[in-house]
Amino acid sequence: MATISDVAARAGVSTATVSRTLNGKTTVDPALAARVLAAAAELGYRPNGPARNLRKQETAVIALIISDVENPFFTAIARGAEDVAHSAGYSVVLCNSDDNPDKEREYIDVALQERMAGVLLSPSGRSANVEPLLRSGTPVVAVDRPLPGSAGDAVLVDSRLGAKQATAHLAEQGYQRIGCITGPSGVLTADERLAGYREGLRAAKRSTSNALVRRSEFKAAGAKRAAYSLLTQANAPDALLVANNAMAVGVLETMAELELRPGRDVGVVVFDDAPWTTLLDPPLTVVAQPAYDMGTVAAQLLLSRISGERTEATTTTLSAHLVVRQSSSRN
Amino acid sequence: MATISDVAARAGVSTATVSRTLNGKTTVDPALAARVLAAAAELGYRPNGPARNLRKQETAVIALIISDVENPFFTAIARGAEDVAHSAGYSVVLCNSDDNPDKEREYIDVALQERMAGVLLSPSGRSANVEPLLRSGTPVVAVDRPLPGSAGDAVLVDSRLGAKQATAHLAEQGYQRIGCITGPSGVLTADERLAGYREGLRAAKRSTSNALVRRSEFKAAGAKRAAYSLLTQANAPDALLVANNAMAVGVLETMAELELRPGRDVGVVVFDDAPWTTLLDPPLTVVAQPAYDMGTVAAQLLLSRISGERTEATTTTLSAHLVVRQSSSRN
DNA sequence: ATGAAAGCGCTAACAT
DNA sequence: ATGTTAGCGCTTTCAT
Repeated sequence: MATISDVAARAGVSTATVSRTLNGKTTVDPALAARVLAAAAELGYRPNGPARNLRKQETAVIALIISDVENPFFTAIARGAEDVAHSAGYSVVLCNSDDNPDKEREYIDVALQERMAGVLLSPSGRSANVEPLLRSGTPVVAVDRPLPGSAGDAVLVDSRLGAKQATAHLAEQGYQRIGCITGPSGVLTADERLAGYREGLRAAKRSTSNALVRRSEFKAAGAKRAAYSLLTQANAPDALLVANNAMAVGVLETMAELELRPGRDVGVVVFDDAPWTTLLDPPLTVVAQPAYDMGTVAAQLLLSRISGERTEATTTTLSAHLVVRQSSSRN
Repeated sequence: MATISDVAARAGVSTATVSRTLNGKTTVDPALAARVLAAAAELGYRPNGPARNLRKQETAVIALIISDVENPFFTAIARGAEDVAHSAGYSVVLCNSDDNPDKEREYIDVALQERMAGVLLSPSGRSANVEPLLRSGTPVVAVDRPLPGSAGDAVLVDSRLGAKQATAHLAEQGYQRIGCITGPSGVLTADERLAGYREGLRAAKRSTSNALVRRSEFKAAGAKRAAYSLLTQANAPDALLVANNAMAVGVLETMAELELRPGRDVGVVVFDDAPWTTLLDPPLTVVAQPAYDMGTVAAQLLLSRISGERTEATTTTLSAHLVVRQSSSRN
C-alpha cells in the first residue's frame, strides 16, 4: 500500500507538501496541489491511520461500554451515539460489559492502550474501574447511571420520577396493592425506580410493604420467577410496576400462565417502550425513556470534552414519560 | 503518560528488554524482568497502541458494517461477533450503514485508513464498494448476504428453505391464498424469501399470483401499508408470510385495525423470533434465524483469515427453523 | 510557498 | 541474554 513518500516521489514534491495539500492546513500552490492529488489518486493512496495517530498523539475513536447491546434500551443508546460520532468523523468501539466489573475493566484498559479519544460508559457498579481513565485525562461521560464517585459528566433519565408517576397512575386507576419488580440492589436505576415507586405509593396513601417488592436481574427469567412468587402469595398485588422491558416479558409470561389478564386482573406498567407493546392485548402502559437521545446527547457532550471544552461537569437529566395504554386500567 | 523509555530508564535496562519482558517473546533474566515489571507498575505504564500498531503494521480491530443495530437480528449478530472478537483480543467498531451504499463506502474507507485487521460486512447492495477492501488484501467476511461479486467468505442462512417450509406449513394448515410481504428487490434476503415462498406455493399447488406479493423496506411502516393494500383488495390473501420482524409489527397493526385475527382470519408466519412473539394472542409462528451464531461463526472465520489461513473461500449456510405456534392455524 | 529533518513510541534485526 | 539501532508513516517545526 502506497505511502506518503510514494505520492511525494510521483508528484515530484516533498512529503511535507503532500501532507499539506491533503490536510489543507497551509495553502499550497495550485499547480503542485493538482499534481499531488493526481499522484495520490493514481496510487490509490490512503493515509496510514496508525502512523497519523502516533504522530498526532490522538485518535478519532471512542469506546462505548454498556452492559449489553442486546438490551433494546442500550441498542438505542448505541445507535444514537454512533450517529453523532460518525458525523463528527469518529468511530465507536462496541464493548459489552455484561455488568461485570472485570470485563468493564478490560475494556477500559483497551481504551487506554489504544489511546482512544474518550469513553461513553454505563458503569457496572460502585467499583473504581474508572479511576485510571480519569487519571489519564481521558474524557468520560456516564450514560444511564452516574459514575461511582459521582463526579464527572453524566446523561441520565429521571427514572425515579417516572416510577413515581407510573405508581400514582396505577393508584388513580383504583389499584390498591401495587407491587414492584425491580433490578438488583446497588444498580442505581433499579434503586431509583424502587424509590420512585415508594414515593408514588406514599403520595397516593397506598400500603407500602416489602412483601410487594421483588428484585432480580434485569432479565426475563428472573422477573418471571419474581412475578410468580409475588402473584401467588397471600395478599398478592393487584398491580405491578416492572422496571424494564426484558423483565416485562417474564412477568407477562407468568401472568399468562396464571391466567391473569393485564389491566383487568393485575394492572401493569413497565419501563421502556418498544414497538411490540402496542400489539399486546391489552396494549401495555409504559414509562418511555429517550434512549436514542441519551446516546446523541452523551456523544455530543463527550465530543465537546474531547475538543477541549473545560467547563465544569454537567449532568443532563432527560425525562421519562408515561404512555398510558390499556394494561393499567380495569376495563 | 509514561513511555517504554521511561520504564527502561527506571529499571536500568534497555527499551528492548522492556519490550521483551512485556511481550514475552524471548526469555529474559528473571531479575531484570522483575525490575521491569516493578518499574512499569510504578509508572502506571501502558504500551502505546498506535505506536505498536504502526510498528507491527497491524491492528487488533475489526469493523462490523451492518445496516442497523437497532434491528434485533443485527443486534444479535453484533453481540455474537463482539463476544468472539473480545475473547481473541480484538475490538469491534460498530458501523450502521442504513443500507446506504454511500455510508457503507465511508465506513469501508475508515476501515482501510485505520488499517483494521478485517471487516464483517452485511453488504448493502450490488455496488462495488468492496473492491478496495479486496484489493488491499483486507480479509472480509460477508454476513447475512453474500458479497456482490459472490466470491469470498460468507455466513448466510438458508432463508429460501425457511420461507419454503413456512409457506408449505401454511398450505398444510388449509390456507388457500397465501400472500407474501418481503423486502426491496435487489436485497438478496428479500429475494430469496420470495423465491422460497414461491417454491412452497408450487409444491403445495397453491395459486401463485403477483397480486398476493408486496415489497417494502424492511421496516414496520412500509409493511403496514403493504399489508393494508394486500388485505383490502379483492381476493385478499387468507395467510401471510412476512419477511422480517420489524415488518411483522406493521402487518399486525394493520390486521388489528382491520379486525382480522391472526390464525383464525389470516394465517401468519414471520421471519425472526423475538421474546415477545410468545406474548401475543395468538402467539406467533416464526422462522427463527440463528443470528447470534452467525455473528460468532463469521467472526471466527474472519479471525482465521486474519491469522493467515489461506484455504479457499467458504460459505457457511446455517439453517433457519420453523417454530410453529398458533398464528398459523385456524383455531 | 516549499523542503529537510526530527521525532511520535514501539518492535525486531543485528551485534555483542 | 542484553543492548544498539533502524525504521514503521506521518505531521510539524525550522530553514530557506
